[in-house]
Amino acid sequence: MTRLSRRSYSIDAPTLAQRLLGATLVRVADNGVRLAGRIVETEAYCGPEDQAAHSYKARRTERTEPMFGVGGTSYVYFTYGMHHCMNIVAGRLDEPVAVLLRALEPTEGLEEMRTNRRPRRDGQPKPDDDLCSGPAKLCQAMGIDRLMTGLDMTTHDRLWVEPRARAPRPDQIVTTTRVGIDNAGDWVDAPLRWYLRGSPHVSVRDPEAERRA
DNA sequence: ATGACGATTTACT
DNA sequence: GTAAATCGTCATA
Repeated sequence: MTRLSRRSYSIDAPTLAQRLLGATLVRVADNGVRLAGRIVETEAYCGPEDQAAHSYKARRTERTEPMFGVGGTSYVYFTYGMHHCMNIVAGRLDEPVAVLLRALEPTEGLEEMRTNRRPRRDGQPKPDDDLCSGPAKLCQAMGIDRLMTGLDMTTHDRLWVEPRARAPRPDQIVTTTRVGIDNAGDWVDAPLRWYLRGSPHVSVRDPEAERRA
């Protein structure tokens, strides 16, 4: 079992966001079941200058503290009174930059994920492309909550990233704007989201950007 | 102490 | 497309 090293994480957020595409997020659930998914969509949050980042103006609070940690630290936060989202910290110590994991293609532990994801009203299980196609969905499916913030993913025994076998072809990577960002001035239109072209597991696809890619 | 809001998801019209 | 759900966090006082 090989995993991403400190060195791999210790780069700027946009670069890490693109390099994570195709890598595998692994989570060993509390019951011991191994859950895993291929990372297919990421966003970069670029620190004190980035008006959309929790670390804008170097805001350092109990919640955002993990963002100031070393590359490879997890940053999980709670929002809307019911959802969790997971980031992987990039850069160097005290540089509050991170990559939001927005979607996975589930590869291991699908049964467990279907259990973790709330069943539909009619009782039918969610289809596979609805298990991890969003930042809060993937946390729910993988059993990741705020208790898992601030972990060192280079050594933790229940949460880590395994490197991709090969880099995706550049023309298979779609670049577009971040989702759910509307009060962030100039940063609203920054091209800081990346995803694998054509993947049905992505949260929000951008047909125009896919044509360009 | 208080109020406004959120890096979302789901169900419903 | 629109709206509700639901509460921790953060800024202001």
